[in-house]
Amino acid sequence: MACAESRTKTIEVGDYDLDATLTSGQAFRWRKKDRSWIGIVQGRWVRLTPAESAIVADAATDIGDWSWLTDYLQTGLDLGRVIQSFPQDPAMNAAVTACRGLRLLRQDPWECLASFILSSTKQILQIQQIVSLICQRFGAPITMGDGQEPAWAFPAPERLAGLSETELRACKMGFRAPFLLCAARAVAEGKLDLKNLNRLSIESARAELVKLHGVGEKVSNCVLLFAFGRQEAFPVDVWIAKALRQLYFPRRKLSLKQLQAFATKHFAPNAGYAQQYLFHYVRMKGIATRR
DNA sequence: TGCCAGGTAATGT
DNA sequence: ACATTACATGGC
Repeated sequence: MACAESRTKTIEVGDYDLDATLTSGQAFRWRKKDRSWIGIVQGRWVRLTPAESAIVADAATDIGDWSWLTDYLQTGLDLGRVIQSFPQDPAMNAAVTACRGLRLLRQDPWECLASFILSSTKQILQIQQIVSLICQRFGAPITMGDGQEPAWAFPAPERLAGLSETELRACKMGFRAPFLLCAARAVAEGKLDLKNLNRLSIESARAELVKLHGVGEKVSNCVLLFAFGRQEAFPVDVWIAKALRQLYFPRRKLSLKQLQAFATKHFAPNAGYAQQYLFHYVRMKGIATRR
Protein backbone atom coordinates (compact mmCIF):
# COMPACT_ATOMS: atom_id res chain seq x y z
CA MET A 1 0.00 0.00 0.00
CA ALA A 2 2.97 2.25 0.44
CA CYS A 3 3.36 2.12 -3.33
CA ALA A 4 -0.24 3.02 -4.17
CA GLU A 5 -0.49 5.76 -6.76
CA SER A 6 -2.02 9.00 -5.62
CA ARG A 7 -2.09 12.67 -6.52
CA THR A 8 -1.43 13.68 -2.92
CA LYS A 9 1.40 12.86 -0.58
CA THR A 10 2.10 13.92 2.96
CA ILE A 11 5.84 14.19 3.45
CA GLU A 12 6.67 13.98 7.12
CA VAL A 13 9.40 16.47 7.94
CA GLY A 14 10.11 18.84 10.80
CA ASP A 15 12.12 22.02 10.77
CA TYR A 16 11.28 22.89 7.15
CA ASP A 17 10.46 26.52 6.33
CA LEU A 18 9.04 26.45 2.82
CA ASP A 19 8.68 30.23 2.62
CA ALA A 20 12.31 30.83 3.53
CA THR A 21 13.56 28.04 1.31
CA LEU A 22 11.61 29.03 -1.79
CA THR A 23 12.27 32.77 -1.48
CA SER A 24 15.96 32.56 -0.68
CA GLY A 25 17.22 33.05 -4.21
CA GLN A 26 18.21 29.47 -5.03
CA ALA A 27 15.24 28.61 -7.30
CA PHE A 28 13.30 31.03 -9.44
CA ARG A 29 10.06 29.40 -10.56
CA TRP A 30 7.98 29.06 -7.39
CA ARG A 31 4.81 31.13 -6.95
CA LYS A 32 2.85 31.52 -3.77
CA LYS A 33 -0.91 31.05 -3.86
CA ASP A 34 -2.65 31.49 -0.51
CA ARG A 35 -0.58 29.34 1.87
CA SER A 36 0.72 27.04 -0.87
CA TRP A 37 3.65 27.12 -3.26
CA ILE A 38 3.19 26.08 -6.88
CA GLY A 39 6.12 25.01 -8.99
CA ILE A 40 7.55 22.66 -11.58
CA VAL A 41 9.98 19.93 -10.51
CA GLN A 42 11.46 17.47 -13.00
CA GLY A 43 8.82 18.49 -15.52
CA ARG A 44 5.95 17.86 -13.11
CA TRP A 45 3.51 20.39 -11.73
CA VAL A 46 3.33 20.33 -7.94
CA ARG A 47 1.71 22.31 -5.15
CA LEU A 48 3.28 22.31 -1.69
CA THR A 49 1.36 23.23 1.44
CA PRO A 50 3.00 23.45 4.86
CA ALA A 51 1.36 21.37 7.61
CA GLU A 52 2.20 20.35 11.16
CA SER A 53 5.61 18.61 10.92
CA ALA A 54 4.92 17.85 7.28
CA ILE A 55 4.62 19.15 3.75
CA VAL A 56 1.52 18.17 1.79
CA ALA A 57 2.22 17.77 -1.93
CA ASP A 58 -0.39 17.73 -4.68
CA ALA A 59 0.58 16.60 -8.18
CA ALA A 60 -1.31 16.92 -11.44
CA THR A 61 -1.30 13.18 -12.11
CA ASP A 62 -1.19 10.01 -10.03
CA ILE A 63 2.29 9.38 -8.69
CA GLY A 64 3.69 6.11 -7.36
CA ASP A 65 7.23 7.09 -6.58
CA TRP A 66 7.66 10.55 -5.04
CA SER A 67 11.44 10.44 -4.82
CA TRP A 68 11.72 13.14 -7.54
CA LEU A 69 10.16 15.51 -5.03
CA THR A 70 11.77 14.35 -1.81
CA ASP A 71 15.16 14.46 -3.53
CA TYR A 72 14.46 18.00 -4.68
CA LEU A 73 13.27 19.16 -1.28
CA GLN A 74 15.95 17.19 0.59
CA THR A 75 13.45 16.32 3.27
CA GLY A 76 15.62 13.43 4.42
CA LEU A 77 18.45 15.73 5.46
CA ASP A 78 19.23 16.02 9.17
CA LEU A 79 19.15 19.81 9.40
CA GLY A 80 20.08 19.87 13.07
CA ARG A 81 23.35 18.13 12.31
CA VAL A 82 24.19 20.66 9.59
CA ILE A 83 23.39 23.62 11.82
CA GLN A 84 25.51 22.12 14.58
CA SER A 85 28.45 22.14 12.20
CA PHE A 86 28.25 25.93 11.73
CA PRO A 87 30.86 28.05 13.48
CA GLN A 88 29.69 29.63 16.72
CA ASP A 89 29.93 33.35 16.16
CA PRO A 90 27.44 36.18 16.66
CA ALA A 91 26.62 36.65 12.97
CA MET A 92 26.09 32.98 12.31
CA ASN A 93 24.00 32.57 15.44
CA ALA A 94 21.79 35.48 14.46
CA ALA A 95 21.27 34.06 10.99
CA VAL A 96 20.36 30.61 12.33
CA THR A 97 17.95 32.10 14.84
CA ALA A 98 16.28 34.20 12.17
CA CYS A 99 16.09 31.56 9.44
CA ARG A 100 15.55 28.27 11.28
CA GLY A 101 14.06 25.76 8.83
CA LEU A 102 15.75 27.21 5.75
CA ARG A 103 16.93 24.36 3.52
CA LEU A 104 19.03 23.84 0.45
CA LEU A 105 17.22 22.30 -2.51
CA ARG A 106 18.71 19.73 -4.89
CA GLN A 107 17.90 21.18 -8.29
CA ASP A 108 18.23 19.99 -11.84
CA PRO A 109 21.77 20.87 -12.99
CA TRP A 110 20.81 22.35 -16.36
CA GLU A 111 18.02 24.51 -15.00
CA CYS A 112 20.29 25.67 -12.20
CA LEU A 113 23.20 26.44 -14.51
CA ALA A 114 21.03 28.29 -17.00
CA SER A 115 19.25 30.27 -14.29
CA PHE A 116 22.45 31.43 -12.69
CA ILE A 117 24.00 32.36 -16.04
CA LEU A 118 21.01 34.69 -16.25
CA SER A 119 21.47 35.96 -12.71
CA SER A 120 24.50 38.19 -13.09
CA THR A 121 23.76 41.77 -12.04
CA LYS A 122 20.04 41.10 -12.02
CA GLN A 123 17.63 41.43 -9.13
CA ILE A 124 16.03 38.16 -8.07
CA LEU A 125 12.67 39.46 -9.25
CA GLN A 126 14.10 40.06 -12.72
CA ILE A 127 15.71 36.62 -12.83
CA GLN A 128 12.27 35.17 -12.09
CA GLN A 129 10.79 37.19 -14.94
CA ILE A 130 13.40 36.12 -17.48
CA VAL A 131 13.18 32.46 -16.47
CA SER A 132 9.40 32.64 -16.67
CA LEU A 133 9.63 34.06 -20.19
CA ILE A 134 11.96 31.42 -21.57
CA CYS A 135 9.84 28.66 -20.03
CA GLN A 136 6.65 30.06 -21.55
CA ARG A 137 8.19 30.53 -24.96
CA PHE A 138 10.46 27.51 -25.27
CA GLY A 139 9.49 24.99 -22.57
CA ALA A 140 7.40 21.88 -23.16
CA PRO A 141 3.77 22.18 -21.96
CA ILE A 142 2.98 20.29 -18.77
CA THR A 143 0.02 18.18 -17.68
CA MET A 144 -1.94 20.39 -15.33
CA GLY A 145 -3.98 20.07 -12.15
CA ASP A 146 -7.67 20.85 -12.24
CA GLY A 147 -8.42 24.50 -12.77
CA GLN A 148 -4.74 25.42 -12.83
CA GLU A 149 -3.17 27.80 -15.25
CA PRO A 150 -0.99 26.33 -18.00
CA ALA A 151 2.62 25.61 -17.18
CA TRP A 152 5.81 24.72 -18.98
CA ALA A 153 8.91 22.72 -18.21
CA PHE A 154 12.24 24.49 -18.11
CA PRO A 155 13.46 24.39 -21.73
CA ALA A 156 15.89 21.61 -22.52
CA PRO A 157 19.41 22.56 -23.63
CA GLU A 158 18.70 21.05 -27.07
CA ARG A 159 15.77 23.42 -27.49
CA LEU A 160 17.70 26.54 -26.50
CA ALA A 161 20.70 25.42 -28.56
CA GLY A 162 18.60 25.75 -31.71
CA LEU A 163 17.54 29.32 -31.02
CA SER A 164 19.09 32.54 -32.26
CA GLU A 165 20.65 35.09 -29.95
CA THR A 166 17.91 37.49 -31.01
CA GLU A 167 15.17 35.15 -29.80
CA LEU A 168 16.87 34.91 -26.44
CA ARG A 169 17.43 38.65 -26.18
CA ALA A 170 13.70 39.06 -26.68
CA CYS A 171 13.35 37.46 -23.24
CA LYS A 172 15.01 40.51 -21.64
CA MET A 173 18.27 38.79 -20.82
CA GLY A 174 20.45 41.35 -22.58
CA PHE A 175 24.15 40.59 -22.78
CA ARG A 176 23.59 37.21 -21.10
CA ALA A 177 21.96 35.82 -24.25
CA PRO A 178 25.16 34.62 -25.93
CA PHE A 179 26.33 33.08 -22.65
CA LEU A 180 23.13 31.06 -22.31
CA LEU A 181 23.27 30.04 -25.95
CA CYS A 182 26.87 28.81 -25.66
CA ALA A 183 26.04 26.87 -22.50
CA ALA A 184 23.01 25.26 -24.12
CA ARG A 185 25.10 24.21 -27.10
CA ALA A 186 27.90 22.85 -24.94
CA VAL A 187 25.46 20.68 -23.01
CA ALA A 188 23.47 19.65 -26.08
CA GLU A 189 26.63 18.66 -27.93
CA GLY A 190 27.99 16.74 -24.97
CA LYS A 191 30.98 19.04 -24.50
CA LEU A 192 29.80 19.64 -20.97
CA ASP A 193 28.61 16.41 -19.37
CA LEU A 194 26.35 17.48 -16.52
CA LYS A 195 25.25 13.89 -15.87
CA ASN A 196 28.72 12.87 -14.77
CA LEU A 197 30.03 16.14 -13.40
CA ASN A 198 29.40 15.11 -9.84
CA ARG A 199 31.84 12.23 -10.16
CA LEU A 200 34.66 14.76 -10.27
CA SER A 201 36.43 16.45 -7.41
CA ILE A 202 34.96 19.83 -6.64
CA GLU A 203 37.95 21.58 -8.15
CA SER A 204 37.70 19.62 -11.39
CA ALA A 205 33.94 20.08 -11.57
CA ARG A 206 34.33 23.82 -11.05
CA ALA A 207 37.02 23.94 -13.72
CA GLU A 208 34.61 22.30 -16.18
CA LEU A 209 31.87 24.81 -15.43
CA VAL A 210 34.15 27.82 -15.61
CA LYS A 211 35.12 26.87 -19.17
CA LEU A 212 31.75 28.29 -20.19
CA HIS A 213 31.72 31.93 -21.19
CA GLY A 214 29.72 33.82 -18.60
CA VAL A 215 30.33 31.29 -15.85
CA GLY A 216 32.83 32.34 -13.21
CA GLU A 217 33.58 31.54 -9.59
CA LYS A 218 30.23 32.63 -8.22
CA VAL A 219 27.91 30.99 -10.72
CA SER A 220 29.90 27.75 -10.70
CA ASN A 221 29.66 27.63 -6.92
CA CYS A 222 25.90 28.15 -7.10
CA VAL A 223 25.57 25.19 -9.45
CA LEU A 224 27.85 23.01 -7.33
CA LEU A 225 25.86 23.91 -4.22
CA PHE A 226 22.26 24.06 -5.44
CA ALA A 227 22.32 21.28 -8.06
CA PHE A 228 25.13 18.94 -7.07
CA GLY A 229 24.84 19.11 -3.30
CA ARG A 230 28.45 20.18 -2.78
CA GLN A 231 27.86 21.83 0.54
CA GLU A 232 31.42 23.08 0.81
CA ALA A 233 30.88 25.41 -2.17
CA PHE A 234 30.45 29.02 -1.00
CA PRO A 235 29.09 31.46 -3.61
CA VAL A 236 30.20 35.05 -2.93
CA ASP A 237 27.75 37.57 -4.35
CA VAL A 238 27.26 41.26 -3.57
CA TRP A 239 25.05 40.56 -0.53
CA ILE A 240 27.39 38.00 0.99
CA ALA A 241 30.44 40.16 0.29
CA LYS A 242 28.82 43.10 2.03
CA ALA A 243 27.71 40.93 4.93
CA LEU A 244 31.12 39.32 5.43
CA ARG A 245 32.86 42.70 5.33
CA GLN A 246 30.46 44.24 7.82
CA LEU A 247 30.11 41.31 10.18
CA TYR A 248 33.60 39.83 10.14
CA PHE A 249 36.00 42.53 8.88
CA PRO A 250 34.49 45.89 9.78
CA ARG A 251 37.77 47.82 9.50
CA ARG A 252 39.79 45.87 6.98
CA LYS A 253 39.20 45.89 3.28
CA LEU A 254 39.37 42.44 1.77
CA SER A 255 39.17 41.53 -1.88
CA LEU A 256 36.58 39.09 -3.17
CA LYS A 257 39.28 36.47 -3.44
CA GLN A 258 40.24 36.95 0.20
CA LEU A 259 36.62 36.82 1.30
CA GLN A 260 36.17 33.62 -0.68
CA ALA A 261 39.19 32.03 0.95
CA PHE A 262 38.12 33.10 4.44
CA ALA A 263 34.55 31.90 4.04
CA THR A 264 35.40 28.53 2.53
CA LYS A 265 37.62 27.80 5.52
CA HIS A 266 35.72 29.50 8.33
CA PHE A 267 32.32 27.98 7.57
CA ALA A 268 33.53 24.48 6.60
CA PRO A 269 32.46 21.74 6.22
CA ASN A 270 28.96 22.97 5.29
CA ALA A 271 30.06 26.40 4.14
CA GLY A 272 27.47 26.59 1.40
CA TYR A 273 24.67 25.88 3.82
CA ALA A 274 25.97 28.56 6.16
CA GLN A 275 26.16 30.91 3.20
CA GLN A 276 22.48 30.39 2.46
CA TYR A 277 21.58 31.28 6.04
CA LEU A 278 23.71 34.42 5.94
CA PHE A 279 22.41 35.39 2.51
CA HIS A 280 18.76 35.04 3.45
CA TYR A 281 19.30 36.70 6.81
CA VAL A 282 20.99 39.86 5.51
CA ARG A 283 18.74 40.07 2.48
CA MET A 284 15.57 39.89 4.56
CA LYS A 285 16.98 42.51 6.90
CA GLY A 286 18.04 44.70 4.00
CA ILE A 287 14.72 44.53 2.21
CA ALA A 288 12.73 45.02 5.42
CA THR A 289 14.58 48.22 6.34
CA ARG A 290 14.50 49.64 2.83
CA ARG A 291 12.20 52.55 2.29
C1' DT B 1 15.99 60.20 -11.79
C1' DG B 2 19.84 57.79 -10.78
C1' DC B 3 21.53 53.86 -8.48
C1' DC B 4 21.88 49.16 -8.21
C1' DA B 5 20.97 44.21 -9.12
C1' DG B 6 22.84 36.42 -6.14
C1' DG B 7 28.95 38.69 -12.19
C1' DT B 8 32.08 38.04 -15.82
C1' DA B 9 35.49 39.03 -19.25
C1' DA B 10 38.21 42.44 -21.26
C1' DT B 11 41.20 46.03 -20.54
C1' DG B 12 44.22 49.08 -18.01
C1' DT B 13 47.85 49.81 -14.38
C1' DA C 1 48.66 39.84 -9.88
C1' DC C 2 45.15 43.44 -8.82
C1' DA C 3 41.86 47.45 -10.03
C1' DT C 4 38.53 49.29 -13.32
C1' DT C 5 35.02 49.09 -16.77
C1' DA C 6 31.53 47.62 -20.34
C1' DC C 7 27.86 44.87 -20.71
C1' DA C 8 21.36 45.12 -21.17
C1' DT C 9 17.50 45.81 -18.72
C1' DG C 10 14.36 47.24 -15.36
C1' DG C 11 12.83 47.83 -10.24
C1' DC C 12 12.56 51.07 -6.80
